[in-house]
Amino acid sequence: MAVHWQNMSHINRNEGQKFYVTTPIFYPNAKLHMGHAYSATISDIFARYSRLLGKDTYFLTGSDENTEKAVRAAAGAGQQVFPYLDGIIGGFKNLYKRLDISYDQFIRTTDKDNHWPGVEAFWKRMVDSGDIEKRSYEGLYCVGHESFITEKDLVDGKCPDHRETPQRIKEENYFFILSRYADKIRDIIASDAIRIVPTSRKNEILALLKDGLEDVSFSRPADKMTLGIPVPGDNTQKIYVWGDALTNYLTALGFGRKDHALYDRFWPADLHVIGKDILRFHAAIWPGMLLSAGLPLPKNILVHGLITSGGLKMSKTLGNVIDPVRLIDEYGADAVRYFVARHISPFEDGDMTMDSFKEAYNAGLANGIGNLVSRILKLTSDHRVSSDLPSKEDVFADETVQSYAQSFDEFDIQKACNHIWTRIASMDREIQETQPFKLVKSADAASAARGKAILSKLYRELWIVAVLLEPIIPATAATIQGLIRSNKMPSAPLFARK
RNA sequence: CGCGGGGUAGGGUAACGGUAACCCGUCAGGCUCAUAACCUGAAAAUUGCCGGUUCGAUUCCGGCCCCCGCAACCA
Repeated sequence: MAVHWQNMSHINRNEGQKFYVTTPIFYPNAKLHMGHAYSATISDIFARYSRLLGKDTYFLTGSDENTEKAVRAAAGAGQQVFPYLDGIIGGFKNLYKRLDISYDQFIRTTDKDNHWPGVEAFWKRMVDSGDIEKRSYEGLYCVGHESFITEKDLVDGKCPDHRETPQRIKEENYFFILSRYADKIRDIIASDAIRIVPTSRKNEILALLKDGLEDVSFSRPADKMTLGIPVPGDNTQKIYVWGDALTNYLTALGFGRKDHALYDRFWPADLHVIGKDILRFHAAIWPGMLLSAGLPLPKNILVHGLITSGGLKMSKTLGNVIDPVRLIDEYGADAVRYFVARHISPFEDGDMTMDSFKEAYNAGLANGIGNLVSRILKLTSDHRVSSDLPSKEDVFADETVQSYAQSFDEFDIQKACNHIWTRIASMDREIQETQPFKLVKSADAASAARGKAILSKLYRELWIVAVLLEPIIPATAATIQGLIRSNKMPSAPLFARK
């Protein structure tokens, strides 16, 4: 049976639109955990959805490597810093590969060719705006934190995390006069010029901004930072994390470099995906920096929650840590993607245990889409029934698909998934109620024809589901599409029951 | 009086001014195309507590209790 592709000449409603999505850049000293997999998967789903709509899409991820912690960790492991970092980054990239994360670029802040020129250029713009000032700073310095901590943080005069008495030291730093921009930033967020999703996070940051913003230390003495980028024109200082890390979203596109075609094409970011733990940096410091540098502001910030396990933060001591790679080994990438997409709210903390994961896997994947594919394709292939398959454009033109698209516009991946699984459930019901498996075998020609008509419709509807699944579980979506085109039932279950 | 989120059937979640929906589990039927899957039905929630607004609140307002996260350079 030939598949009739609709010609693609009619106007795609998203033609000419671009979409630039980013993940946070991750700390290389952290062991891989579900949080990394989660952020990356959410971002990837948006990137794939955007491509599915035909938008010009760019998806950035990376790592924040200029930290003393990495230096110490390397030393502890008896390794040189850069090979050590390469090893960690290899782990991230492996996780991404295993998860089918379709990133276009992985930017590393230790990358002198691609990252550093942009950071320097950005710094100079802030200096030109008169927003960078040298000040002496005195405070309590905790070696464990490698940063200043406040009196309030102390417990019995010691840092509660490291149980060390902090040193009172004084040092020269360059400061970013962020306070100047507090009002503007507040207006920008209040007016949704930068839309912060969900609204609860927007309100949270607005409440914070009501009292203004304090200036931020933007550099450290060079002798305290092994890695990192020297302040332009003053190599006794190095640029601290804000100027170095947040700028990755720009530098990766070629900002400050000769080849800035990507920057011209994609900036400003359409979506920064972040965790709630770094909201302040992205919703206060980052817009301030961009205002100072005179650059366009990102359009949306999606603030997701954290994944807990059994209601508690995952931690080694509790033994409730779920290793994403092990999970992928056992269940496959799409199972992990399915779980975080459908069973973790993109807006709030979500819970995940091995039991809840397995339950979701069996219900949604094995008994749900996997079983449905088998039962429909068994019938359509045995009875040689098929149908014309709609193009992707036509799928999205279908009225019943609008709630799916709208959910994505609201960044509500969970709702988009529910749309798909509602379709799956109603197809299961339809088969049961109309009993095409019986009709097709009927001696009565009219009944047999009716059975075939039902199968043809199911065949087509399954295709729509397979298209809608693309952003969520891309490998399975492709497999199903292939099976539909060749009208064959899977030789082995798509998702074996566990 | 720091800020935010949450407390809904045995477990997990949803909804939202008009007598609570879904998933898992339990029980009883059905179907046989399918991965012992799938479909139908049943039992099961005074929607944390107290008060208020309202014809009517799980949904709005006030107070209280409990849980979680954040608390400004710990990414």
